[in-house]
Amino acid sequence: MKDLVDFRADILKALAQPTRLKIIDFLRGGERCVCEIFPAISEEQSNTSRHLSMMLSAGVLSRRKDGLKIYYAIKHPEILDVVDMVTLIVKQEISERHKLLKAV
Amino acid sequence: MKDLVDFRADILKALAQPTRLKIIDFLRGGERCVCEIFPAISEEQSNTSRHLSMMLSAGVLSRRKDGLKIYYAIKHPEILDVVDMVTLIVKQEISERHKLLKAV
DNA sequence: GCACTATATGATTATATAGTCATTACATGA
DNA sequence: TCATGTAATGACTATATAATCATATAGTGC
Repeated sequence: MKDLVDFRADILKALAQPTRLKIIDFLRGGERCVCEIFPAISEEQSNTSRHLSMMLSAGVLSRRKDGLKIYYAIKHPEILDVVDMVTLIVKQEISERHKLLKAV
Repeated sequence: MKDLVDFRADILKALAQPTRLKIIDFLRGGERCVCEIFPAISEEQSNTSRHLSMMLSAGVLSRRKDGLKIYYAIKHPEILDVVDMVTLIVKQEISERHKLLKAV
């Protein structure tokens, strides 16, 4: 049986991949259909579809049908907070490593 | 060449695994040596060591030597904010799925 | 029903990951 | 220097992941 720590890992895993991060970033503008998403991130339709359904089942995205098109959106605003906080950490890391290089 | 999106994925990946989340949770109490960490999370010493060095190189943990012992600590306080925010999301997801079940 | 568009899925491949056991490296103190 | 305690690494296995190509499914309008 899955416990809390596994669910937390699932959410984080759903964010922890470059293609998926690009999708998240693109969806900052609001819900978008698959046909808009995959050209925007320069990935194949099928690959994009897989990443989308992976994030859907992890609880990161929501999905809405409208005729032929399927619209995906970020489900919880906190997802963006998480991603933004990580960007902050990365920037700190990069500036630290930069200083270390200059110190040589 | 690695770009920003890859670094973000690296940080997230370093958090996106149950064993590593257990380590992070244990390190909330402050820095701990490997000999304290692996019994606390009930994992083998070698496996624990691998996860620790993975998180070290991702920039999630810091490391300090003191004689025979190696002390690891959470490097950026924002790491805990990220993990806590994810816990929040998980709780929202769980209560939502619970409601869906009851609705049947 | 048929053609068309949009999305999802099956099969496959290459690569990455987590874990285990055995061994090695390293620091300390007798 | 030798025995001991602590951490890291090599070799290996099983499993998961990301990506691709081809195909299937499903909604729309004729």
